[in-house]
Amino acid sequence: MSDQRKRTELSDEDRYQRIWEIVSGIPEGCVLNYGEVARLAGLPGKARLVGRALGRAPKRMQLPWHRVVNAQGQISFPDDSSKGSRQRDLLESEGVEFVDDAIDLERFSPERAIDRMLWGPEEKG
DNA sequence: AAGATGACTAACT
DNA sequence: AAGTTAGCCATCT
Repeated sequence: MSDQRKRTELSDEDRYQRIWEIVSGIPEGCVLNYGEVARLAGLPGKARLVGRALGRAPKRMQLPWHRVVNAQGQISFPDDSSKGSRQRDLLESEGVEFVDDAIDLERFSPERAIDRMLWGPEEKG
């Protein structure tokens, strides 16, 4: 790896750091998908890295890891796994609704958080 | 050390 | 609608 690339490229730790920052900023009752987190972290196309970063996050960070789901609005753990059910419980306890095991990503996006705050959890905007 | 593996996704059939 | 493919890339075998 040349010095030139090293100057412009982020280190692995930098990338995790950025991802953690984005995830920590997801408001309660909202979800983002892996790809979106990657984009917001300035790492477009690196959705897989987001999952990895979440797994590596130090526990004391208390990252709201459960607010990240896949692009289909579904939890990316097996339904019968303890992690999967924990994630779902956490989300439902903050008001996120599942229909057929999937979340309406648009409806529960941070963008819409202000709408829910003002007008309640209505289906239509 | 090469190949497999994932908390992924978009674009194809 | 459900599989497959290709891109992704740090880690694990």
